[in-house]
Amino acid sequence: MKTIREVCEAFGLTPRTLRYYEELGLLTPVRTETNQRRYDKKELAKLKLIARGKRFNFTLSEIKEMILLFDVDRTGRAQLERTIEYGQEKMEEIDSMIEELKTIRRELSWLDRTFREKLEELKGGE
Amino acid sequence: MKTIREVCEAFGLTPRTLRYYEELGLLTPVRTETNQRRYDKKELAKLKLIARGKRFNFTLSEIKEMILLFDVDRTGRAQLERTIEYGQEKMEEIDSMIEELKTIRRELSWLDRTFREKLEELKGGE
DNA sequence: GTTGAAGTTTACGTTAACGTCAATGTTACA
DNA sequence: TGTAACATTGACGTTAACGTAAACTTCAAC
Repeated sequence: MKTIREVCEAFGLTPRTLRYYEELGLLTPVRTETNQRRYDKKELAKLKLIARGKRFNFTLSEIKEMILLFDVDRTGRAQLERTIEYGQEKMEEIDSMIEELKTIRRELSWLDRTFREKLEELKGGE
Repeated sequence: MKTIREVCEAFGLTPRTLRYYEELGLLTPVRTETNQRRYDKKELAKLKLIARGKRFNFTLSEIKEMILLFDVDRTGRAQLERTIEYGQEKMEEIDSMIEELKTIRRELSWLDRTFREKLEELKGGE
């Protein structure tokens, strides 16, 4: 059970940020008898998910949905079916993101080649 | 040479957005004698770049850098070398984004499988 | 037992990327 | 030639994701 500052240092965040995530319902740390936050393994796992999501500039509300996905408390069948369906959507989104990134990558490669050729021309005419 | 409204309809943007992009130096439409904006092919090409960048939540200032990359007015050798170098960085960034997305994709697949198995268990016990 | 670091809530400030008037000038067409 | 649709700049409003300051309580260590 880590304190807020320990978690902050581990993840490179500020206390304000952790409290904000809690305010949005992304984190649910327990409280000590004197009202201080304590973070268990599950909260730390959520923070890893948040970090990954942020690297792709997902919004916090999108990340919240994904956290609910990873939240294993859902046992009911309807819930489970909804979860699978939602995961399906997310996978399709990610697939198309990958495709588009590959396209950008190809375009950049092309630019790179033409620029290098141009540079060779300049060098040749020296 | 398209008017601001024509461009807006073509790209699904508002006039305010185009003026904002211009304010940031992303676009440089010419003006008619009566001070109205006119957009040529080059501006439209920039807008396509902006659209693609936005799909990946690049910031407008990042997109601006990329637009400078695609801006072919750079003839000097030093400029060219710098451009190639910058392109290299961008390609590496994109490569690692692709890798991370693939990782997420694998994790989601795994979740999908376990959820489906769980669902089958529930169905079996009916 | 005091004191400095760390914790709490409340609340206002900030930046990016526009939205939304307002006041005014311009174009197109019946 | 008038008038509705479209253009211009200026300025204030908005949302997300925190930063920052204030006023207060709690903890750790000497």
